[in-house]
Amino acid sequence: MSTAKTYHHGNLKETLITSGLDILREQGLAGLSLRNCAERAGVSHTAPKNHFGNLAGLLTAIAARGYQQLTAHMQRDLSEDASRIERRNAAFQGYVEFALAHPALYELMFSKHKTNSGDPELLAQVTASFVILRDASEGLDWDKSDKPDADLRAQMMLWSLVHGFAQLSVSGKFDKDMMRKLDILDVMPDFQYRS
Amino acid sequence: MSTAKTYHHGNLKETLITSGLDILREQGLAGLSLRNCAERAGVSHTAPKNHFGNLAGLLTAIAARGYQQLTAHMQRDLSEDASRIERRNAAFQGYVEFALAHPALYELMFSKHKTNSGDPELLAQVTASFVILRDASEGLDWDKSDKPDADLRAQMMLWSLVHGFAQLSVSGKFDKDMMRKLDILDVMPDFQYRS
DNA sequence: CATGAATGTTTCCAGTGGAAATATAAATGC
DNA sequence: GCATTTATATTTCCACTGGAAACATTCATG
Repeated sequence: MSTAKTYHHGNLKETLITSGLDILREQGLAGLSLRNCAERAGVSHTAPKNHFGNLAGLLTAIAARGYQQLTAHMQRDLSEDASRIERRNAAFQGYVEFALAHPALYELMFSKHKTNSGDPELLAQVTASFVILRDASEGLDWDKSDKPDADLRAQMMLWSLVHGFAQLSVSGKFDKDMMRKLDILDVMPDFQYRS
Repeated sequence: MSTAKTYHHGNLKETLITSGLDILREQGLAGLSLRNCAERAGVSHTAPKNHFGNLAGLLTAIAARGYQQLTAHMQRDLSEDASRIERRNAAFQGYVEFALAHPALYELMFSKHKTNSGDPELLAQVTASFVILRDASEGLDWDKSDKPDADLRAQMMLWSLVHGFAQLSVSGKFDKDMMRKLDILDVMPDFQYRS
């Protein structure tokens, strides 16, 4: 691999993904076009076809990378022996912070039609992110009812809660009063752990 | 107003909005283009400019109509003397049902960049929808902590919960087990009312 | 070293939103 | 009642988009 200008790029697949992430940061989702991304990587606009098939394929790879980063961000600064509460706080806060810090990428990750939502690599990264949330909320005594499937319901509710909070924050639907309280740990009820 | 083909349409503004809603239903958000919408209304692709300025203006009007319908749907089948629990159930369930029944419209309504999010008419309809949710959750004894701004926090959390649930359902992020439990009232904890 | 596979380029096409100039109809003023 | 202004819609043009197809170059493998 060299940086000299050769006919074959040498690392195009990876370069296209990072170019895409850069464009999302600088120009938002609307600015992320095939041609824009290819130009930034220094190739013609049809070169990505070899690696990703089409635009949706490229966006899928970028979104998958986004989930990878989200997973990492939810685990940031956690030592091996972090407590359950520390892990839970890091995961919840990390999720919301990530959405606010990378709104365009977040929008792409949760857009239904821009990506190939059935792509195995994407699905794997989505699952990895969700597993962090699920593990962090395990054992939370948040519902005292005796409905069945308590664990499954708890997972759905907590993911919904965190995701909805992030989504409404990023999309600006919260009103002015609400925007002053964007720390999810501050807004969330004091869920305690069982046992 | 006549249905005969005249140079002046006579009811173009309204027709464009309903055409847009039809296209969203039939072809999804990706199919909703200025030209597509104009053709369906029987005018040239630049005609909408007089009424909505540009594409974003048209999409803004369509989204506002969407919030209007959402508000109505959250209040469906409610008699004057409906109980708080009935109103809450109708609002929560109506919100999720609406998202699942009109996924493309819902996507447009909560997309940050496709609409003019500062538009007064849009903001008014967004607020109207939120007020339904807020009223329906008023008095819910959902958090026993003594943190300040309990009402504001409760509103944010419940909207987050319902919106996140709808969003994750529509976008297909819930896994197979979760997709079998898409009734939010069944998944939600048994929040009780105070007093 | 030759041949096939992988990787990029060039060229073309249909589609998009929008600007600008123009055409038509409606509304208003005298 | 007629002329002028205003509102509404069309036509034409442009830059941009994703993708198909044919071609060029390099790599990898026998």
